[in-house]
Amino acid sequence: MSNPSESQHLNLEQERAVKFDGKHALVLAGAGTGKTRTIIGRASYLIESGVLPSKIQILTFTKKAANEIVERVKSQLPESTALSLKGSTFHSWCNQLIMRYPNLFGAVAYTVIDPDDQLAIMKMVCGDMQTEFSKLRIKPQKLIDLYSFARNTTSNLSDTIRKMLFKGRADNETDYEISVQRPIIAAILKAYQQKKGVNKYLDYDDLLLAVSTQLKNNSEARELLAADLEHLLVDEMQDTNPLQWQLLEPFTEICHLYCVGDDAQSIYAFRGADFRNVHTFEERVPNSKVLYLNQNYRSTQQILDLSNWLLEKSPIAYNKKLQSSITDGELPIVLNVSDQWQEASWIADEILRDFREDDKLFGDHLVLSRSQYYTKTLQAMFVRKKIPYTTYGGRKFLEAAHIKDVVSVLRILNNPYDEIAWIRFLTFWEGIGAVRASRVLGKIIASENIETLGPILGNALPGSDGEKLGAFLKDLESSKGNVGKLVSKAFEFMELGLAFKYRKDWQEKRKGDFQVLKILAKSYGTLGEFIGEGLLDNSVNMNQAHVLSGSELNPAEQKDHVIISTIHSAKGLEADTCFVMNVSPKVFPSSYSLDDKDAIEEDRRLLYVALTRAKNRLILTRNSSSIHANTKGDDIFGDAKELPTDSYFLSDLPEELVEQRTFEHRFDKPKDIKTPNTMDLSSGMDFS
DNA sequence: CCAGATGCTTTTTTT
DNA sequence: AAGCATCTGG
Repeated sequence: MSNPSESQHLNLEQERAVKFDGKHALVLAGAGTGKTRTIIGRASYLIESGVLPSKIQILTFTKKAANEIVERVKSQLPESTALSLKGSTFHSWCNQLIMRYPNLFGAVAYTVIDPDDQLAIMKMVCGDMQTEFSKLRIKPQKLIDLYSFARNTTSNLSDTIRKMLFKGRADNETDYEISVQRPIIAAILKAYQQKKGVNKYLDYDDLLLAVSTQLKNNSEARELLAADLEHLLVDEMQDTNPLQWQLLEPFTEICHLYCVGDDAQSIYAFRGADFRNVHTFEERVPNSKVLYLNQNYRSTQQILDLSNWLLEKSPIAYNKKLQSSITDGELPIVLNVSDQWQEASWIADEILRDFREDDKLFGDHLVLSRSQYYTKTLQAMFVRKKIPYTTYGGRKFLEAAHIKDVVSVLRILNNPYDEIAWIRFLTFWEGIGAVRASRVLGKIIASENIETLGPILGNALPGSDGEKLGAFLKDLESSKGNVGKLVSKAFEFMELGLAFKYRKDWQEKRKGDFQVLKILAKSYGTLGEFIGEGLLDNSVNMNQAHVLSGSELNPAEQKDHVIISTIHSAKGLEADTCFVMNVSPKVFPSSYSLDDKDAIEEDRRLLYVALTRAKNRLILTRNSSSIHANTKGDDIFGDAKELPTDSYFLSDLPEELVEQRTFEHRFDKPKDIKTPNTMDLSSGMDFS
């Protein structure tokens, strides 16, 4: 994939797609057919044909994908030709537009909030509205999900409640329940929305909504952006949801829309995406054309045979049968294990064997799992066997508790109305709890003047602590222009408190993160950019941060390592050898999905994405005692222990498609290793 | 009113 | 294993 002369390697289909000269296009491309290569080729081609790189915007779902595409375009064009080419996620792009045109979008000095913050706010609201909230048997997190799903699908609350809380049922009883719950939920969501407004918060959905609403209703906004843009290149089109479509649609009038996608790889329905949107592209976009890529260059035919079989079993017609250019491969392996420790030790040994005897790198291996949680045993095993690895997905660096403590100070400086940040900062200190913090907060918000904070805090807090905090904040004001210095000062002031609060693992793990935070902060020009963009840049997670700290945050310099990833985070990845963990009953499809046909098909596509990551070797593990297999499903089927025969994707797998193996050696869980949590990973890794 | 301890429930996927 | 509600001692 990282072939430097890749522009010379386009096949006829790809070349046709790259040199498309109509108004709008959708490139429907199967897994491994060169989707990324095509979008890269398209950007290069446009620039070579004289389009200004600054007038091309590439949109992807992850920062990682955006960076990769932009870097590869730059590397195949003469030096500095494509410097101003832009690639970002939908969210980060909207955030940049809002920052650039604050008046147009009506958002000045706002703070972008992450899911943790959303939950915290929702909890406050539910606390304020105890009478209403207690009538519902819904948790605050579920209310957040409901709110977000409704907005992402641009549908009304009743429909969303029916879909999410009543599994789409439409009977009298359900109708009645919804008519009772809807007004209560609406009142809480309204209060939540209002609180966001008062605190000048924008959540992830707000970013898209703010921009798309203006584009839709305001011709001035359209003209402004039309002057900036000629070509919009959209990756992973099948994962766009109605809200994102609302954002894209106005651009069909003001510039060229070029989308690539694969209906068989649509795995974001839980976020409102509908793979059918690629089927109706030509109807929705006048003056458009659909192009197809069918030749797979990634995997052996044996791997594709299994993938094709899985897809053919679906009631949905994807009209896709991937054909490989590599025919002499090995059969995929299905390894049967009876617990997670067997599974983990087998995978670890296999990787070590490849490394020692087969001359392969750790980086030739990709381990995929449905959930982040499930990989913990494997991570423990890797630490024990000294296999270097990185995880994709999982807790992000800026979402770790100790980082958030320090960042809360910067957030206060950035937006003095930021209630969550204030509460976090105040309760950080010994002797200040939630109750006192919210009382002080009321006075702070009312004062509006950071100069008087000292006395306010002093009056409200015991001892002289309040005055100290006030003086500290006042002092920070003077360094507001220097983000790196802000981090240093804040850390210095809070270090003792941090060391105490996290005394269990301070020295070993957390302390070092602040060096990384400083480097990260310095890479953003202004405080506002760091607060907003830093959060939206998900490319750095907890585990990678330690590796990156030595190399000034340049992922390209990372040493050889295995990649452990959720399947969702693995789209676009590929590796010589690919392990797909826990392909077990009640996992594929998930027991959560069993009574929902659409969800089952989404799970099928998820497995399909996993299978098609492998180039040469594919190993599926099947764990007969996976957590889900034992604990889930009973409540769905009542007392029945039997699952429907078609409830497991591999249940009627033709013998000739795979090689079945069973774990031979007894393996007991070693007593001396513990399953690490997500942040317990850096020790034992040897990247030197 | 705060902080720490105890016992209970619950685990997908992501910007 | 982590988050939650609840309890207890300061």
